[in-house]
Formats: sequence, C-alpha cells, structure tokens
Amino acid sequence: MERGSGSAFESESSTRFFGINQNKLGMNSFHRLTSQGKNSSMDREQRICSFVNDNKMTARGIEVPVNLNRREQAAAVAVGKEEVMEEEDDRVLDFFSENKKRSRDDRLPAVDDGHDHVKKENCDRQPPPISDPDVNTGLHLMTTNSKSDQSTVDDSFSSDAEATRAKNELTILQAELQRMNAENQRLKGMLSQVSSSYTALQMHLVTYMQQKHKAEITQDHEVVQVKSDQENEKHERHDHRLPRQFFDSARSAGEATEKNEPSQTSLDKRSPRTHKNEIVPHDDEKNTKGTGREESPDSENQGWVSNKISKLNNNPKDANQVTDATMRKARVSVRARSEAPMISDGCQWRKYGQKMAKGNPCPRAYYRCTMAVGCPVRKQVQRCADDRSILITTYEGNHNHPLPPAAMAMATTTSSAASMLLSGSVSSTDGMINPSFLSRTILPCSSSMATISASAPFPTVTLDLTHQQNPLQFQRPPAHFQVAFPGQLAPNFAAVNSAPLPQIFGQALINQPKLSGLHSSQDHSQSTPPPHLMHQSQPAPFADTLSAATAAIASDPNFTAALAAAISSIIGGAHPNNNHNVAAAANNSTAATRSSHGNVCSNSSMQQQ
DNA sequence: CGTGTTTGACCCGCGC
DNA sequence: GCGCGGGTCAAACACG
Repeated sequence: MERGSGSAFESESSTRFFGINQNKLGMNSFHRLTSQGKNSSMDREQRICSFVNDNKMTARGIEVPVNLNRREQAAAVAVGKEEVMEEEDDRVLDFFSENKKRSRDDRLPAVDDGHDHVKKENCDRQPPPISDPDVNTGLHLMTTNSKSDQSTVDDSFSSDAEATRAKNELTILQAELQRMNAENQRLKGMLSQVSSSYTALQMHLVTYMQQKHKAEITQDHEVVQVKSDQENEKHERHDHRLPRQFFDSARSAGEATEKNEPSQTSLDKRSPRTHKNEIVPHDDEKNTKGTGREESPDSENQGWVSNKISKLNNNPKDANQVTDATMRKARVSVRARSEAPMISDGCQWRKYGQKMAKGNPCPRAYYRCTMAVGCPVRKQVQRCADDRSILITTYEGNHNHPLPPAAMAMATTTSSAASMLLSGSVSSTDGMINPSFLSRTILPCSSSMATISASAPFPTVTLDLTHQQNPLQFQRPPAHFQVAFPGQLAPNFAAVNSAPLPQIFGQALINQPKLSGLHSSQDHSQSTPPPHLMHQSQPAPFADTLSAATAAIASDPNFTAALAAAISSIIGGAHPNNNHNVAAAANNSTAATRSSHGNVCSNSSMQQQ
C-alpha cells in the first residue's frame, strides 16, 4: 500500500475489523498529523492519542449526539466506551499486529513498536477531550467518568500487560515460524539423506543380486541350450534366419578371432588414445582386458564383441567378464515422435559433437551425461531419415550417479530392453545365443516390442514408441530380429543386471524409491530368470507393472492420475507368482504404451522449452 | 564469468 | 596404403 493512501477496500476492511484509525479520512488525518514534524514529540503524541480516540469512537459506531451539551456528550462517550471496552480488549492484540504491519507498510513514523502502542492505548483510555474541567465533579456523571477513569487506569495496566503479552505472543509466533522453517529444512535434509542412503543400499543389493543371478543364468542357459539344440536343430534351422544373423555373425567373428586375435591387437593399439577420455573407472571395466575405455566407440566394434565372445569360448571362466563387458557395450535406441530436438529423459546432457551420418540428411548429435562428473553415459540423437518427426535416441553406458525420478521412465524402459538383449545374447557359456530359444521368443511377434541389431558392431536394441497401432511392435528392419519381451519389458531383470547394463537402466531402478523398491522386492522374492526363461514359464510380473507404470506416466497428461494408476498397477501386479496380474499389467502396459509416444514428444517439447 | 553449443580437425577401424 | 565413416576433441562462440 502506498504511503498515506489506502485503497477503499483496505480502508473498509480495516475499519470493519479494527475501527481505529483505519478509515480513509482517518488515515489521511493521521498521516497529516504525524507528518507535522514541527510539533514536539509530546504534542504529537497527544494529537495522536486524541486522533486515535476520536476515530475509535466514531468508527465503532458510538454516536455522540450533537445536540447534547458537553457533559452529556462526555457521559455518552463514557457509556459507549464502557460498552466497547471488552470488544476493544479483544481487538487490541489484532490492532497491535495490524498497526505494526500497517505502520511498516505505510512507513508511518509513529506507533511502530509496542511502546507506542501502549502510549496510544493509554491515551485511548483517557477522558475524551470534550470533557470540561468545569463540570461538577459531584455529579454522578463525574462519578461515572471517574469510574471510567479508574477503570481506564486499571485497564491501562491490564492493557499494558496485554500489549506486552501480545507482543510476546507475536514474537513467540515468529520464533515458532522460524523454528518450523528450520525444522522443515532439517527434515528436507534428512529426507535427502535417507534417499541417498536408500539408493546406496539398493545399489549394493542390486549388485549382489546381479552377481547371484549371473551364476543362475549361466546354469539356466546351459540347460536351455542343450534342450534347444536337441529339439530344434533338425527343423528350425530355417525358421530363425534373423536370429541366425546375429549368432552367425557372432560365431563367425568368434571363430575368426579364435584363430588369431587381431581385434585385440588393434584395440590395444587404440586404447592409449581412448583411455585418456575415460574418466570413471568401473569395477567390471577393470576386468575388461585390452579395453581401457568403457564407452569408447572404438571398442564397440565387431572386433571388440567378437573378441570378447571368442575369449568367452576359449575360457568359460571369463563368461561373466565377457557378459559384463558386452552388456556395457549394449546400446538402446529409442524411437519416438518428437518435434523437439531431443526427447526428455530426465537427465542432463551436454552436446559434444555433431556429425552428418551417411544415408541420413539429418545430423547426428552426440550428447554426454552431465548429471555427474565423469558420467560415461552418452547418447546419440538423430532424426529418422524416412520420417523426420521420429527422433532416434541411442543410449550407451552406465550412469555413475543416481537418477532423478524424471529419468526413471525412459531409463527403466530402455533398461528392460537392454537387459533382455544382453542377457540373452552372451549369457550362455559357449558365448553364443542358442537360436532355438530365441526363435521361441520371437514367436509371439504380436507382443514383441524391440529389435536387436545384428549388423551393428555391438548389440543394440531398439524401442519403438512411434507406432500408433501397437507401439510395442518394434521395427523389424533387415538384419534385425525381434525379441519378444514378456510384458514388453523386463525391468526386474534389468534391476538384477543393472550393474553390468547400461546404467541408464540399472541406475533408474536404483534411483526410484518406489519402483526400484518394488524391483528389489521382486528380486528378493524370486531369482530372476533370464529373459527367455521368463518368457517361457516365468513372466516378469514386475517388469510388466513397471513398464506399465512407465508408460502410464509417460503417456497420461494427467500425471498424478497416471502415477497413481501406475503405482496401483505395480502394487496389484507385483506379486512374483501372480501371472494373471502379469497379463493384466501387460495389457495395461500395452494400452498405456500405445499412447505414450505422443506424450513423449510433448514431454520432451516441454522440457526443451 | 561460467556453462553450453558449434564446428572443424583429428583419430581410429574397416573395406577396398 | 588410401579413403570413408563413425566418434571425439577442443577452440571459438553464444548466452544468461
């Protein structure tokens, strides 16, 4: 409020509530009065008291008949004053606070502290200025007046005490407010601390589960492969041509590198240059012989993969190492319709390069995760040459930091695909995927949602979110074979394998309190089978529910409702043995994902803006 | 001034 | 050995 001018609304409301010095005229008068710097302080106080008293009386509706003489007027004022005394006492506290506030707002020089308030209140209790000293003091009026004075004196003490008490209360309230704010901040800090501790603990858990799972899937793959070879060797030789491409390439590469290891030599030759760029060491990376750089694209070539596979073939003891290394090399490509230059995945990226890729007029942008110093995760963003509205984002690497909840959707989605790909590709002890089991996984193509690139130098799974009819139906370009993801995605498997997987996946699970927690529970409750086994007999309920949640969150414009639905679906379908819930969740996931691509675009657009 | 982007140069593997 | 293509670096530049 501007100085010396009050709005009509404020004047009315203030008058209605306090009745003192709050009407427009009163404010102006008061301002004029207090602005008279020539007057002495005593004179000013008296004027203020008089002014306050007058305004209080009139403002409270105490009509002083103008046709009465001074004595009668004084009596009327005294009676009216008695009547409003109680009311006044109730309002004195409000008046203090309000007057203080107003004085601060209006920058009025007077009645700014409690002391002045007391003075003014004392003035208020004094006889009105209209009382004539010549009045007969023996009259009852004078007695009344004296009583009034007496009560005024008493009230002055009580008011003084109340003023002090009000001031103290105000101070206490302010202190309480500050204390509450401090406590709020402290709780926030505690919450973040607990969250970080939780993520750290879960990281350990995931690592442990992953180690445990690796041993299990090794045995499972052995059994499955033996079975598959016996059953399908005769008649499925031509039924899985696409998977064969991957296997054969891997096999031939492995055989080639078995004879000699030029790839390793070439990699070693290049490693000095690339090693300088790698910032974050990885435990698994230390085990990766010959490649000093985890994320180096140079190491992500066929020679690298084949070399690893050949090493795996030669030394089954290194199966886990090779699996980890290959998993780290896995890429997940997400196709989504977006007008924005980059889809929003919740992470922070820094562009470090741009290239014109062959066969695509659109440039390919290279981004590096900047959410943590030295995070090795990178991604490539490029528009589809055929459809410019489709944005192809390829993720690679492992985050070395927790991910924000906003990054969970994309991370969990892609993690599932990558885990599926990687676990099925190199988890068998002979270093090659058994085509038979893959062919079985391919059978339900209607539910397939990803393509795995066999031509790429490193395994790449593509998640296509651009299909209107069935977004879970992933593209099947030549040299790609589809893998049916039970329940579209297998986040739980990703959780189990989060350590060796591209971290965009594992960390996602680590970082999301609710979802990851459910993941963990799932991981606890059942030993997560490899994807193909999950597909055959043990669907991944949690995978379904999480993917459903992810899709729901990504697709539903009403985020709250979507989140609630997603959590509900997770809770309802998270039971490890509840296959019905799994199917339901898968259906929900399908439905949710079906409409997700458009929202991905809008979401990314929003974040871009 | 710090941070992010742009862009030409460079490195490397691979195919011929 | 050379050229091509993919990927990265880093200086210059832009921006808040």
